[in-house]
Amino acid sequence: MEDPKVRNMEEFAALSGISRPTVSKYFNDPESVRASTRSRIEDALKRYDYRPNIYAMNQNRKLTKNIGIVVPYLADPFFAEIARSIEQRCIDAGYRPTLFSSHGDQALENDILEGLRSLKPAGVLLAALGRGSDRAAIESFCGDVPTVLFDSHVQDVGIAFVGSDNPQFSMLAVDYLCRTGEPPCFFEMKNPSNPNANKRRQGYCEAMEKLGHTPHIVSVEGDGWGFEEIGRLGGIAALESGQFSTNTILCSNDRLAIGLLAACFEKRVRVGRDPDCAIRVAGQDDHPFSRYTCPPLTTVAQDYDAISRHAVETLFAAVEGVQSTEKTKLFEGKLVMRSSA
Amino acid sequence: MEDPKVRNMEEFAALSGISRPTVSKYFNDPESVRASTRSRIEDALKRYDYRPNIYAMNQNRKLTKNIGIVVPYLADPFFAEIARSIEQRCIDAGYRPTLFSSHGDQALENDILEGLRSLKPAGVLLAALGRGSDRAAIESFCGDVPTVLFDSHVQDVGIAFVGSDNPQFSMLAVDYLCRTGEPPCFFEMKNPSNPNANKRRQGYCEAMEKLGHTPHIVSVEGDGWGFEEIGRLGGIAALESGQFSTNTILCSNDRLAIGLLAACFEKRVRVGRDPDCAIRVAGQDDHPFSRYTCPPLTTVAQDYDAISRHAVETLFAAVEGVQSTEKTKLFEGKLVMRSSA
DNA sequence: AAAAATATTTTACGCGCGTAAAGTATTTGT
DNA sequence: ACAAATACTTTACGCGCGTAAAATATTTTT
Repeated sequence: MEDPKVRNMEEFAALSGISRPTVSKYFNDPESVRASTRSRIEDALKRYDYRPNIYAMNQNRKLTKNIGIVVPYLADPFFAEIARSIEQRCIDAGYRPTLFSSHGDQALENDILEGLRSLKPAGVLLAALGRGSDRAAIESFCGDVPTVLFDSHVQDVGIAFVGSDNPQFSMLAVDYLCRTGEPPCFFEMKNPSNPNANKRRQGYCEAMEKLGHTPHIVSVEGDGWGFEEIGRLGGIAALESGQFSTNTILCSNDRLAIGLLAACFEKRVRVGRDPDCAIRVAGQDDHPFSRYTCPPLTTVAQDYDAISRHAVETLFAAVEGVQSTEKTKLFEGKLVMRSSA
Repeated sequence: MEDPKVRNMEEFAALSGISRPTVSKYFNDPESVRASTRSRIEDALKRYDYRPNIYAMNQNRKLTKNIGIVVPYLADPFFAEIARSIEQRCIDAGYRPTLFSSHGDQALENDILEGLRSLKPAGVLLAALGRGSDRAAIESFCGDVPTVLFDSHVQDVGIAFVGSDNPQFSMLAVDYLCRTGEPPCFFEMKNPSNPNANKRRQGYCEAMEKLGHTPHIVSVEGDGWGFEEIGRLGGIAALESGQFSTNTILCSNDRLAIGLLAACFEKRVRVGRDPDCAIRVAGQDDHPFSRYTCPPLTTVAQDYDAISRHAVETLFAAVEGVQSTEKTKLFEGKLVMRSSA
C-alpha cells in the first residue's frame, strides 16, 4: 500500500496501466467497465490508496452522487432514527448523504434548502417543518431538485410523499381503548406544527362517532418543538380544571404523552390499567423513549423502516428516470400495548 | 431580483462592474475589500442572486471553509443538542458545518473520517466512540486534519480536548446525596463505551472515601448504545438479587438512570425522597428527557453551552494559526435537584 | 475466420474559480 | 499638491476531472 503519493487521476491511471477516461468511468460506475479492467483498477487502488477529488468530480457534472436529508428537529430521537436509516440506505446505494436539521426554525430550513441547491444533489429527502415551513421556498426548491417528502406532507409538491396513515393510527388506538375501557378524550396542541396532528384528530373523531361516542378534544396552548413541556403544562392545567371528560386520554403523539405522564405524576394521578389507577394514557408514534416511561406508554408504532425504505426507493427510482406511479404512500401503524393503557 | 441568469463569477463581476479577482476576494472574505466596492457587490448580489460554485471554489484552495462535526450516536438527544449548538456557532463564524453520526459503529466512524479527508475541511470537531474507536485511525486522521475532540477523550490526539470534569460530577452528586440521606451505591455498565464513565466511577469512589463511606459499585452487563435497556435489565437483576447496599443509587449517566427508573416501576419500588419512597435515584448529564421522567430525575448538568463554545473557539483559533495554550479544558457540572433524589 | 458489437485509448476541450504578477487607479498622509 | 500606501484591474495560468469524438483494440457472434 501507498508506495508513492498519487496526486491525481492521471497519475493513478498511469500506475494502473489504464487510460484516464476509463478510470473516470470506473469511478462513476464500477460496473460500466469490463471485469478485467475493473480488477486491474481495484488492484492498483489497494496498492496506491488514491481517491478522486470530489470537488473536481462534481464541478463538471450535472448530477452529483450527493443526497440531502433534511429533518425538522434532530433532537427528537424519532427523526434521528429515521435519518439514520435513510442515511444507511443511501450509502449502500453508493450515494453520499448529508444530514441537515432545521431545528424547528423556518429561516434555517430555508437556508438549508438554499445551501442544498449549490450542493447540486441528485435528490433530496425532506421532512419539512410543516406549518412552520415557507411554502413558496419549498415549492421553488422542489421545482429545481428532485425531492421526496416524508413524515410531513406539503400539498402538491415534490416527486412523492411517504408517511404514515395518521387517521388509521388514531382509529386503531380509539378502537383498542374503547374495547378495553372508557372511550378516550383526545389531547393535542392547539396549533400543531406538524400536519399529521390534524389527520390524527380527524381519525379520532371519526372513530369515536363510528363507535357511537362523542369526541372530546382537549387542545393545549404552546408553540415550538418542546412538546414534552407543552404536554406537561397543558396536562397540569387540564387536570386541575377537570377538562378530561373520561378516564382515558389518547395523545396526539408520544412526546406530548410523555409530558402528560409527568403532569400526572406531579398531580399524583396514577396512570395505568390496574384497578388502582385513575386514568389511562396512550400515545402515537412509538417514540424510542416510550418504552421507558413510568408506566411504559401504550402507543401506535410508526413503521420507520418501511417509510425510510420506500422514501429512498422512490427517490432513486425518480433519479434514475423511472416515473413513480403513486404520488403518496402511507404506511399503517401497529398497536403497541404497554401498561399505560 | 434575478433579471437574467448569472452563469458564473465572470458574468457576475461584469454585471456588478467589478473585476472577477476582486469579486473572488470578496467571497473569500467580504471585509478584505474596500467598503465602497463591497456595497457595489452586495447591491448586485441582491439584483442577480448569484452564488459561487462551491466545487470550483474548493477545488483549487488548500483550505476550505468546511467544518466536520462527528458525534458517536445522534439518536441520543444529548449529542443532537450539542451538535446543534456547535453547528450554529460554525455558521455564525462563516463556515459550512457538516454533521455526521457514527451510530455507535467503529466501521462507520472510520468511514466518516475517510470521507472527511476528501472534504478537505478547515477543521473537525470530533466526539469519538471511545472504547469502540479505532485509535490508529483517529490518530492518523488528527495528524492530517486539525481536530478538536470533545465529550470523549482520546489520549494524546488532536489539537485539544473539551469536555466535562467527570470526577467532579460524581463528587458533587455524592456530596449532595450523603448530605440528604444514605450514601449512594454506584450503578454503571461493566464495559462502558465512553471513557467518561471510568472517571465518574473514580470520582464516586474518591468522594465516598473522603466522606468516610465504603464505595459500592453495581456493574451491569450490556454492550452498545442502548443504555436505557441496559439500565432496565441490569436494574431488575440488581433489585431482585438485592445488590444495592443502600437505599440510594447514583447512576453513571442519565440514560442508565432512565432505564433503572423503568426497572423500579416494574418491580413496584417507589423512587423519590418522600417518606413513602423506597429508594432514591440520581443520574449524571441532565439529559433533555430527565425533566420528564417519573419522578423527575435529580442529576448533574453538563455545561453544553460552554463545551460547544470552547470547542469551536479552540478549533477556530487553531485554524487561524493561534496556538492553544491549554490542551485540555474541562467544565464543571451543576447539581439539578428534582424529586428522584 | 471474418464480421459485428463492444470496450478502451487518444486527443482535446472546458468547467468555474483560486491565485500570482504587473500595471493602473484611488485613497491617505503631509 | 505631491508622494506613499493601498486597493483594484488586467492578464494569464492551472487545479482535477467530466466528457465528447474518433481511432484502435478486444470480445462476441455468425
